[in-house]
Amino acid sequence: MPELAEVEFYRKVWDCGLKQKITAIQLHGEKRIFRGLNPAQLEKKLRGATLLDSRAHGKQMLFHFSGNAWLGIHLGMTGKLLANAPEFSPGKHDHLVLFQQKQTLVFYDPRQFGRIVFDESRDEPAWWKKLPPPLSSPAFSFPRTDAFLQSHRKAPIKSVLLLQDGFPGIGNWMADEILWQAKIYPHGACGNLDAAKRKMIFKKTRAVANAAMKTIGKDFSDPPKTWLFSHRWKRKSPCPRCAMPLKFSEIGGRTTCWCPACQKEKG
DNA sequence: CGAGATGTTCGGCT
DNA sequence: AAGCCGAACATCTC
Repeated sequence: MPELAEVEFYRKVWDCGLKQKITAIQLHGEKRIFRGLNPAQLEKKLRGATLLDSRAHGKQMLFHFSGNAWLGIHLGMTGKLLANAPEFSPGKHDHLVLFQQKQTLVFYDPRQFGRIVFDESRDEPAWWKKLPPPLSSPAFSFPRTDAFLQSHRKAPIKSVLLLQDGFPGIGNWMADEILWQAKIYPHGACGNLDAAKRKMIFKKTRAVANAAMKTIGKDFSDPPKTWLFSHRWKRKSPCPRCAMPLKFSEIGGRTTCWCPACQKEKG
């Protein structure tokens, strides 16, 4: 479920636990969520630690605790962060549960495509420092984006927008939104796009990301009604721009929603 | 009952 | 060799 703005929203759900100690922990250490790490060590390190601050970057989140402890969380397809009452009793999909005096911080993920990582270091962990430039940063530039498109020129543009090394935080609905706003045919190889279209992709990526942050990222409110966003979920919807019935097809294994009139293969 | 779901990763192929 | 593609992952809902 979560892309850039949803991730930012969920990160802030745990803000109610800032500056407070973890009094107890419950986790499902054998679950896929914890693949590749030692849950006992995480548990030992976080018990009694204080949540100091947090940040989000694309679809990644990082929570900083006292004792040089860093908890990384990816929400996968169905992950959520929740804040529940102190006496909360975890259900079967509540894979990491951090009890505090005033509330209980919960990572819930039924499908378990999400992931927990854990690091001990004074500074931010190395994997975090290596993340690509955020969409809102000056380092996310047109030349960089253009070079990225060039390096994937044989792949359909829809698939390329989903690659996190070039477009960190973009997910399925945002990719479709960008292409619909830019009036670009989603199946086309990105090497065939002219300079104006490539520039439009860059501009719309920033615009969609910024606007999503101000609505979904702020309070989970809907982005503008003029977007494809609110129309794409129900099948048989007309294009909000030209009223032509929207099309659905599969690109790179993902459902893609697009307008056959606005997003033509040629032109 | 089968299909599909707002994501990533791996392995095989070119 | 880099990059493209399909399958797999685990569970729930329509």
